[in-house]
Amino acid sequence: MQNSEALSLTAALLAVAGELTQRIHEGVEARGFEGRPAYGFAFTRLAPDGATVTELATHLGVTKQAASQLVDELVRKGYVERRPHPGDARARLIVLTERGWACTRAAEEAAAEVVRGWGELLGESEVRVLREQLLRIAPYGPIRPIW
Amino acid sequence: MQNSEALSLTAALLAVAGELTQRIHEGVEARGFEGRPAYGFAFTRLAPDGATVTELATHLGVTKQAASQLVDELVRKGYVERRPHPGDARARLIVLTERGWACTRAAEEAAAEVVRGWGELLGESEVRVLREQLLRIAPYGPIRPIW
DNA sequence: AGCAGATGGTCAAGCAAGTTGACTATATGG
DNA sequence: CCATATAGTCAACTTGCTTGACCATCTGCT
Repeated sequence: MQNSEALSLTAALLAVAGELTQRIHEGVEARGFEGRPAYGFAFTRLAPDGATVTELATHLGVTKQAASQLVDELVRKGYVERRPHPGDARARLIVLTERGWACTRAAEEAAAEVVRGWGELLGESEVRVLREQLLRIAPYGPIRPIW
Repeated sequence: MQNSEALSLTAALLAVAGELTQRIHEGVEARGFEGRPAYGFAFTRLAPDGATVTELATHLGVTKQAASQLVDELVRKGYVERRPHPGDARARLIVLTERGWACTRAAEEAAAEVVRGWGELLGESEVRVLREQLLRIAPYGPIRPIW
């Protein structure tokens, strides 16, 4: 692969990720939720059993102060709650409220809608391959393509 | 594909794009250039024959004011020049300097280095497939995965 | 030719979302 | 039981982008 192709691969990655993010955001708003895309990525970390602010910060690739501010917003909008952490009195466990779960489902639906479009373009199985390739490259990296 | 898989595909896309961007940035700095990742994406638009501020803004997905500020930076650091636009006295043609070209080549090398690593992971041909799939999904979208 | 509206670019002010730094409260290991 | 590390928050600041206002030039229409 030529060097210039590697750079265009980067551009394509960013363009696709940006478009997907944008359209999920629109889909979530269309379903009656407000917020910015970062919410969705926070939810994926909080989803199963909650997480601490510090864990969330690591997941998002930001400082814990920034994560804490994000949690403030999420609390204000009723998507999450700060609960005492069982077994560590310093920490708090951030958990999704019912509304938070509903918003998460909305984001999943919106994402699935966009990805279905890709299926029509590339073929269902190709999209699956795409997903697996990406997961192999960056299994659990922080989510932060900001430049 | 289940809804939750679609969301994890998004996360994987962002993680991969973020890692790639980050590592290109490091590679460029290691080769003796300073700047932020946005430079590289500006360069890809300026590379062949230059572009106007407005064209650059479209490419990057920002306002023309923001693009203009970026050009200010690039001029200050010696990567580009503002030249009069042939055939439109309002516009200016932003073109790469020799140093700008050198920085572009450095970014390409750094990108190629990372992508080579992917080749070892997935196989050379799979990476090529990945690139083509992404290009089919978002042929020429603005580069802006910001959330 | 000449005028109206569109377009390229810049200046200035404001804002959103992050950072660094300092601090308190609790946990943990020697 | 003390020293040090860690969870979380408050406050001040930085950065990069936005919105709004403006001038210069281009374009199409009469």
